[in-house]
Amino acid sequence: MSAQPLARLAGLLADPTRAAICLALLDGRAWTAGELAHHVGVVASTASEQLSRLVAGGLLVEERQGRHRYLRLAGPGTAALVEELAAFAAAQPGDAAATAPAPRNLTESVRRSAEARARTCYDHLAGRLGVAVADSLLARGVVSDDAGLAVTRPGRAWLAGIGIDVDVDQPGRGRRPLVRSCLDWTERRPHLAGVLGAALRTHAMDAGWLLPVGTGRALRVTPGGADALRDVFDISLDDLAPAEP
Amino acid sequence: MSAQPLARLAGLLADPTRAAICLALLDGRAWTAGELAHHVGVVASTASEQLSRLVAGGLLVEERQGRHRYLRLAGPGTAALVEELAAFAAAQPGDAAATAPAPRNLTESVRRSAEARARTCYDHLAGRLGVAVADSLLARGVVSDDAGLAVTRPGRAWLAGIGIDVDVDQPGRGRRPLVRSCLDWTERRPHLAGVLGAALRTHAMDAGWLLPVGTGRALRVTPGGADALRDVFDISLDDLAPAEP
DNA sequence: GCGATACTTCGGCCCCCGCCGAACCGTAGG
DNA sequence: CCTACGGTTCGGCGGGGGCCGAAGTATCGC
Repeated sequence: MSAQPLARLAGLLADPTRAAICLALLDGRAWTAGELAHHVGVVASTASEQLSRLVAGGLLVEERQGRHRYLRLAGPGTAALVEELAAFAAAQPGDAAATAPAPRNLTESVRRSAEARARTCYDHLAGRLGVAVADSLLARGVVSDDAGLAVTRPGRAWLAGIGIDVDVDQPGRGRRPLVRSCLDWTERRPHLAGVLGAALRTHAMDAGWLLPVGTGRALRVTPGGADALRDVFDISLDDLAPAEP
Repeated sequence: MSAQPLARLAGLLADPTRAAICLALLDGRAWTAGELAHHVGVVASTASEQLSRLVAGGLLVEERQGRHRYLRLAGPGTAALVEELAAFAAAQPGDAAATAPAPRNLTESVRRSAEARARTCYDHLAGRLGVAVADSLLARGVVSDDAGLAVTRPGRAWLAGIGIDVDVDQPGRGRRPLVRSCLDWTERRPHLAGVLGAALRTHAMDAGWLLPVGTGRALRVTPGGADALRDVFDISLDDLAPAEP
């Protein structure tokens, strides 16, 4: 019935270079064409072509400033799609023989990396910190998991108390979900996305709890942030250390 | 980081033939290799190869019986992924110039087709009937849309009253969501999927309210079904007529 | 202006992939 | 058995797509 559009969309992500570009852009920021080319390991001309394809296909949007071409994902919906596909692909054993012989477990170096500890995932928090925040909100009943995630009524008040307003009245249907589960790659457990996830990250960054590390997606917890995370979410920094094998 | 698996997964759906196969299997049934070959318009040998790829990639599972090879989607999660991608692709204008000059509106013939009226979508109801059921359950508070869909407490009792049990206690985390929104292709509005969606369809079919039409995904409302839909969901058959243009 | 920088366009290479037809293999059914 | 039928394997064909390097265009800084 509509196989053509499906194949066209899937085709955009079917190439390792383009896939890597989309994954890099999952950090929610705008990258220049050159940065992306270097990041995914192709020459500038190649990246230019692929980026044009992705823009034409509607997955990316571009913004030209002077001699720079900034690219970012077209929106939260696009990010959600890429996230979901990537999580599904990572969860799939796939052709067990064809995939790398790496066991289900992540390598030690990955598990101990800064990104595994705390990172952004498009516009929300991920890594062990993201999962810990999700657990905390579930544990204190701010978010319920009664058949799909939802913000509870007392939860809304609690969030308002710490300075996060999630106004439920937004432009009509088809809007972005208030809270959404997003499977964490490194933890293989869900963290929070959606409007609430974005608000939490924004709040944490604005309050100086977290700082970006270098140019990647990794985040660093500030001293003040450590106190705040403990007081507000009951998360200790020890929780962010990788579990022993 | 994990571009390779993503590209591999997307690559499975990046071919029109394979995409059409997956869309056909969205009806939730098992098809034989020959049926699929004929349906998507390729010769048997071609289909055989593509089917093997899809099975190796984990999207499809096969079951051999005698000289037949039955194929179906690997599970609800796979169906959800295909649905989501297809809906996203259909919603995307994409390269407006490259896609067919067809306007945003569906053609009259599609809108008036049996499939647009009522059909199955993997294991739940779709089309105008599916959307009407979703609207009905939302209107009477059986399902709430307070930031993600959820079955309400009174809603659970109401469902039990009409003979649908949605037991919330199931094997651990990562289970299938109780109720999930699935964007309807023809209506471009959400209908209900997840455990509840499947239970609704099963109930409607078991009770003889709906019958499959031919070999496709289309459904026909029986006379008794029309009464039941009116009494239970307050849906009249007129609601299933295509809206005037 | 003039050179550096960021990006794009073009040509060409190569490989991969989807398709088919023909031959082959197993099962079902007389 | 022997035929019919569903499915698979294989060879070969054609097209498309990703990659690069080189040349070209636009912008910035001096």
